[in-house]
Amino acid sequence: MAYAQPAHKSSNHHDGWSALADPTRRAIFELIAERPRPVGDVADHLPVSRPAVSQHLKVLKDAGLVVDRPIGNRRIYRLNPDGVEAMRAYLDRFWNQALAAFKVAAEQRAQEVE
Amino acid sequence: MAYAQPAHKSSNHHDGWSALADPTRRAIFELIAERPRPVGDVADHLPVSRPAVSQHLKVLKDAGLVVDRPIGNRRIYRLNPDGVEAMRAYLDRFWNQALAAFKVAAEQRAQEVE
DNA sequence: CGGTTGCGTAAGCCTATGCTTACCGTAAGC
DNA sequence: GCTTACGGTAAGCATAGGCTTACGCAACCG
Repeated sequence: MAYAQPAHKSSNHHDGWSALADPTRRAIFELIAERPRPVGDVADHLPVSRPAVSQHLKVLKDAGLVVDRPIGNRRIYRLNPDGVEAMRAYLDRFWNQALAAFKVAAEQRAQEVE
Repeated sequence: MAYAQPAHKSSNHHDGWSALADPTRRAIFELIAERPRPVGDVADHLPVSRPAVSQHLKVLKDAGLVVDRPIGNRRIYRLNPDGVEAMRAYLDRFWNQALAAFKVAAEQRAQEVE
């Protein structure tokens, strides 16, 4: 084999992690967290074009981090607590493991000193 | 202006979010969470080459998510609780905001029904 | 109703990045 | 001291992905 990508089943790369990996997208995420906003309002606060914001919002939505609701002419985006909670739970789990491992390591060091 | 990237100050893109965005890197993260491991051991559990693992570990280390310690011939990598905690704290904050906004939205809907 | 406003989508460019193979130190083992 | 094991780094390639402009459509406004 000369070359290999990690064998993605199709093209689904769109979890919360890659969604928040991009700085612009994280800025959008934070703006929306501040208060629910229509697309144009978000774009006004950022140095990128409005279509770029639309594209980012699609990614955030696919990742389950935001939801939108049409209000007349506009779409209001707001955070989706469930999506945020899912990532929080993941980190929580590994944080506990990290702490446990850390404690073990500390004890081993203590024994080395004896 | 014909084209513009988001104006990164230099090339520092390496926060915990982009570190965990890659599926292979997340797998490495989880293997190390399970228990501290040398590089080769991690590579044995993944469908990518050892140098690829080395590169991923460098990213995770730069992001502050893992630390390493040389033991004789090998380097043992383990999770860094501080790095995980930082991301956890970030999500926590927005989770609270999301919940608050959600509550407000629910109340507004309730009023609409009246 | 014609004009305006708000937003999603398409096409296309350029950079970032994940992978591979090749190579080079350094520590262990005989 | 050689040989082997471990792992970091370099070079190079192919795809992913973030941005822009152009466009289309629906809702609102006079």
